[in-house]
Amino acid sequence: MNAPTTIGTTEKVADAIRSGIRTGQFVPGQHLVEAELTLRLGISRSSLREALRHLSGDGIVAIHRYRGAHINRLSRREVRDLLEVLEQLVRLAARLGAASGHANRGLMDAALEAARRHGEDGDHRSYIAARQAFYDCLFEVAGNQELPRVTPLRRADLFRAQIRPYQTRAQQDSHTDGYRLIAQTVNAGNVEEAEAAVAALFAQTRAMVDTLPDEAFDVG
Amino acid sequence: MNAPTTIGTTEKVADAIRSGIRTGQFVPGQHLVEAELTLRLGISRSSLREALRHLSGDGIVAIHRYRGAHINRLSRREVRDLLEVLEQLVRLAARLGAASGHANRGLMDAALEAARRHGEDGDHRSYIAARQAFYDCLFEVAGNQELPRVTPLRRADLFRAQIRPYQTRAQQDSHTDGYRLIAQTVNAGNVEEAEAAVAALFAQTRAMVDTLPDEAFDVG
DNA sequence: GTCGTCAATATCGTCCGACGATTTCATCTG
DNA sequence: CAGATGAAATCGTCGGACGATATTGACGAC
Repeated sequence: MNAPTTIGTTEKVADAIRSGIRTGQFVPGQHLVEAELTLRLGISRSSLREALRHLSGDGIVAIHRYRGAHINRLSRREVRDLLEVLEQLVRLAARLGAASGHANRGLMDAALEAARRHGEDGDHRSYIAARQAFYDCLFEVAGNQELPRVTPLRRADLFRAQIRPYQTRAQQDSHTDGYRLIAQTVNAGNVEEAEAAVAALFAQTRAMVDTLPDEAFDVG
Repeated sequence: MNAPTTIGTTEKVADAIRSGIRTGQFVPGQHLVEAELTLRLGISRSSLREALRHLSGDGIVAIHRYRGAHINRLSRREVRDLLEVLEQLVRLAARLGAASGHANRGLMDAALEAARRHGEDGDHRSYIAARQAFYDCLFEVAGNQELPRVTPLRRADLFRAQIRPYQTRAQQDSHTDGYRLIAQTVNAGNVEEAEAAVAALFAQTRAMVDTLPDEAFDVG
């Protein structure tokens, strides 16, 4: 992939912030004060600023000159645009994965794990981790190295964090079912059904977004 | 978009490097020594490193710990993967643009300009600029803010820089014709033909890649 | 009481210098 | 010529400094 040989401070800081978004330690819209973060993370401003610049490229934080960085908060329209792009890329991954003919044991495992994690304790963080593992497997089966690089999954994490308080249990169960169906059809090598499964998952997500109140989104 | 209110040193440096790739000042595979760049660009190491970190996120430069940054040089496989992803996103843009019903004068203008720039003096730099303008217009017509954010056009510039010495005039003429056809079909609101035009353009590019010698690519 | 003006403060952007860590390269040795 | 070795080059991280700008709060006018 694009990962350096060994990880450095910048990557660790970026991971810490990404992880913080999943745990709720950082909330979309939150202002990130450099002095405070350097203290909390025990690093220098240089490293922090490099990490923020990196995250800015992923669309996770926004940097405004002389006003600093803040965790991005997506508007309803940005979420719609994001889902539209995301769907195309995941469809491509599913298509390539199904066409590859190589069934992947981990793919279904990850899908099931996501469902289990969610069902058991409702721990959102481990659910997100399992979801990430699912996509990692999907990209691996697809065999396209560019896909994980451009797919805005991290940005989708922002969306997940924003809508979390409004999501019902049934909605999330239905979502993990979608993962299972994708894993199943991809492993079966059924290209058309795999794409259809992805389309169905995103259609469902879009419908869910439409039901959410305006407070869940940034003013756009 | 995601642009800060005003541009800072980091953005200027990143633009300088991107522009340098287009002009041939920087060549794929080239090692970027911090001390030299800070002198040449008249900036501090902090700003340079932030810019490099930003470019690293776009896949333009790669950073290896204690070995510094270098301009990425794509392998044949990376190019194939890149084109595959790029095609999906451009197809989405063409589809959305055609479906929007809003004909865009600038789109065709940009396509024609690209052809003219190329035909007149063969100045690769202005050709690339016109090509960028074409995609900017396409994204604007598409009306999806996430598209320009994820579409790896900058990375495609790397590819263009690598294959430049091997491209024939006829191939490039044919390519600009492809832009024209896309602009025409999108402006006409013909969704299916617009997508077909994009597919044709990428099929052509893929075929061209297959004819190139191994020396044009990084060892993969 | 509300509004606008203006100074004080907080925060950021950029630069500079420092030092250990690691790679790279030229040299030496067998 | 291969491998060991030491010196040089380069990077990663830190800390401090200072001007630039945004934000805040006090103050007075109406």
